[in-house]
Amino acid sequence: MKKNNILISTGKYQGLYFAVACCEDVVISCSLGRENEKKALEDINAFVKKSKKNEFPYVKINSTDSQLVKNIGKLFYGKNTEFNSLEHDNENNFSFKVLLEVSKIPLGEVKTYKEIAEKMDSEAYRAVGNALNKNPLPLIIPCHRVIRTDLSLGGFRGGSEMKKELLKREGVRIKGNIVVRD
DNA sequence: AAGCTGGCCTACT
DNA sequence: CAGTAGGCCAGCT
Repeated sequence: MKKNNILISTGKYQGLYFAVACCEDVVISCSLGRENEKKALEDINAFVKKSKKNEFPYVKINSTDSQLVKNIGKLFYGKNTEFNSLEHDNENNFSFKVLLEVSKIPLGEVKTYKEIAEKMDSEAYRAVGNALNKNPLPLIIPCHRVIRTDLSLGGFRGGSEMKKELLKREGVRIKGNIVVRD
């Protein structure tokens, strides 16, 4: 996919600022909810920079940028929103396969890094974490729903507090820093 | 091209 | 329980 003409827009939803980066009819990156526009932009610029060098997945859109921001905002607040399925120029890319597995986790559920690796017949647990660390589409690809095998939260770009909040809003039960699974 | 770096895991104190 | 050494493996320098 060509990545000239990347358009970044920002928007406010429920008091927080979000940024999205689009290229023609696809989203290539989005930010988490941030307290001001500058932070949202900082968030996304880091991704955009990387995406020029490497191949990352993207998602087709058929709405305006402002609707897009709103949908991402909804996700941030734990409301389900449908997005088109993930695409990638190289379907065999390890990171893409990780992200694809992760995008299948429904709202309100969690999976462990190990479970994701096992689905791919791999024992590359660390590599799974690595791939998620570079997730260019947080929320859309719900990497916050991936936790450690001992059911502790594990890391998150936006910090583990934010990860906890996101999961709670999706109805996941958490005691201390341990997820309760039934 | 050979290390280094992680959003990890297991096993052991 | 809590902490950690040593093992993993893909990607990046």
